[in-house]
Amino acid sequence: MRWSQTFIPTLREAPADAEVASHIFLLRAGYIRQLSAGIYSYLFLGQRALLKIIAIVREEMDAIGQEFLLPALHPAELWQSSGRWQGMGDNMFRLKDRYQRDFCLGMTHEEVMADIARKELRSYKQLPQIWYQIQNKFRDEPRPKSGLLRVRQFTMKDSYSFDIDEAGLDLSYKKHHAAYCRIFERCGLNYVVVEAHSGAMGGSQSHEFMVQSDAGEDLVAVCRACGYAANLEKASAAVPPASDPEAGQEPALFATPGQRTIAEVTAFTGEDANRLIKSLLYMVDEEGKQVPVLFLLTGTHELNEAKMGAALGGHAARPAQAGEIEKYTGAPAGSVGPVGLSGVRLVADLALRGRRSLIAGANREGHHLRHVTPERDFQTEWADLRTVCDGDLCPQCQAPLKVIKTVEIGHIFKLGRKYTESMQVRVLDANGREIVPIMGSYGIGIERILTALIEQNHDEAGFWMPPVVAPFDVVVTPVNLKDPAIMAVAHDVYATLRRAGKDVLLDDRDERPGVKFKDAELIGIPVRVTVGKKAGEGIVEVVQRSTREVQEVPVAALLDAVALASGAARLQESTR
RNA sequence: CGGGGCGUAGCGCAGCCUGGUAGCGCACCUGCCUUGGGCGCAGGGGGUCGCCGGUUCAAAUCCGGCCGCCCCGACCA
Repeated sequence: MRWSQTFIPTLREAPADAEVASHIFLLRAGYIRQLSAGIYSYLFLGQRALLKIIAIVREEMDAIGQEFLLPALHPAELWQSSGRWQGMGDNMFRLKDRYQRDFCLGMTHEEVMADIARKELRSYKQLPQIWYQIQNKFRDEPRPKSGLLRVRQFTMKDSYSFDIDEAGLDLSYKKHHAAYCRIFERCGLNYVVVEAHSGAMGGSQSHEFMVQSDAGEDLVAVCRACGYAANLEKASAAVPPASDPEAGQEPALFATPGQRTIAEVTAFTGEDANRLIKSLLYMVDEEGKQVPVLFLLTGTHELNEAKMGAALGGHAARPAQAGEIEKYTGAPAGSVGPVGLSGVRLVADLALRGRRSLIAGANREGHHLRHVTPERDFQTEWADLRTVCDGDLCPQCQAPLKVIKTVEIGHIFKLGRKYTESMQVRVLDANGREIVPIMGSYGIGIERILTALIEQNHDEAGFWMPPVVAPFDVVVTPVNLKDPAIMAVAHDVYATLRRAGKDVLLDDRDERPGVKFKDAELIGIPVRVTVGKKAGEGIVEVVQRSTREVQEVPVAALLDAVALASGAARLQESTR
């Protein structure tokens, strides 16, 4: 392909809106343009890269499943039958047809797949099935951000498995796990697989595939010693032991006028936040009745709402309002504590177990208590409630955990029978009895692979990608169009590479060399062949973008040198 | 939804406080020149100043309302 004939609108300066590297470079390299918040057009280079990623995904998915293509437009009844028409809330794009019937744009496709299953599957002999598609998803995100990282329309590879029993689901799950690893490896991503919280999808087990990046939105705890890795929504850990004074003294009231937050009380008393008890009142919905529950943590820890939900056996909870806090504790928020409360259920985080002589709210405005010792001064239930912190101890091997920021590129779920049951999918088993198949669902964010690659592989001038996903394998840069010797060699190089099956971009624009070099370095192509001064002697330069390593080679040895530079680029990706 | 910021040519910005001429750099077009790191010279094209309303002889500028975009938070399969 000749650069002069293509539309690659590179930008010298980044639009002021872009802050994260992948966003800046996708815009500057002419891969994408924004249409609206969280809605992007993919231009020539962007679409080319995405198609290459999709080709890899398709190849690996074809090895374990069958490709479908489902509608993006769904009737409301479908989602009502699974109960998610309400459940998805404002995140769902909704619209009406000309007869005022409700429709939505698909944000995921469990319902459509389950609908096909319930209409078509009759016998256990038809199972297992793995069905997948590569399709657009629509989600009205409250806050789209960071270029392609969090958007309202995106491409997802989503697949769904139907099995007779748990053992079958386990196998389908493992197949996906392995296929995902192959996909991300081939894309040259450095990723980790982490235990994940199943969230609104429901289900028993799930793993996320994560790429470390400061642009990411998910926090993940990883253990360098044993390999344990889990999303912070899910991670558990032991806390390094704290040193408390002896628990001799009785709780003692003291005035803390106007001191409400942990930070204020810490500053006021001179005690470490670790020696404070944080008390959070929630209202829990138990069979329609609102029941107050006080959650207790140390001042340094954050309540993890997913774990809180688990501690409550799945009952919905919300933070208590000011009036409710006064009603149940007799004090405003900021002076609430566990001692002497009645009619309120207490649940304390395990990190408070065995602690002594702490500071807690006194349930009296502007007052706290010193020398509060759990289980002596108040009785409580215990649960793992807190969000794991950097430095907490690995639950498997007790080594310190590291908390890192990541981008989620894939997620696999064991769904169980949530959808097959609510949507009444049934087949006959070998004994002629009706059984409800068990389901899994599995997703890969296609654009996020591209984004994560750029986050992982960029410098100040631009980015680079492995040849398998880069829009072109090689860019050929003749430094002077007016020099016949240079142009003859450039065309020769171009033809040679093409014959070898490479995707080649020939920069035949009548620009100065500096412009061409800058552009070549910007747009993500892993190898550049510069045709310049020594063209007359039949010598060109092969430049590896990731390292900027330059190698002078005779045209005769071109293919080996390019292969080496490409391969080296790939090697570098996978060993990081 | 709460907090903050921004909206003037394709991109980056100035002008607004103190009302009257819409400007700079890059990009773009033409010609010349140059050709190993965003070259030089000359000439040129392009903007309903986000939208609506108000004040005023006069509004990019002052006032009111609305819309859009970005960031932080909340939220989030």
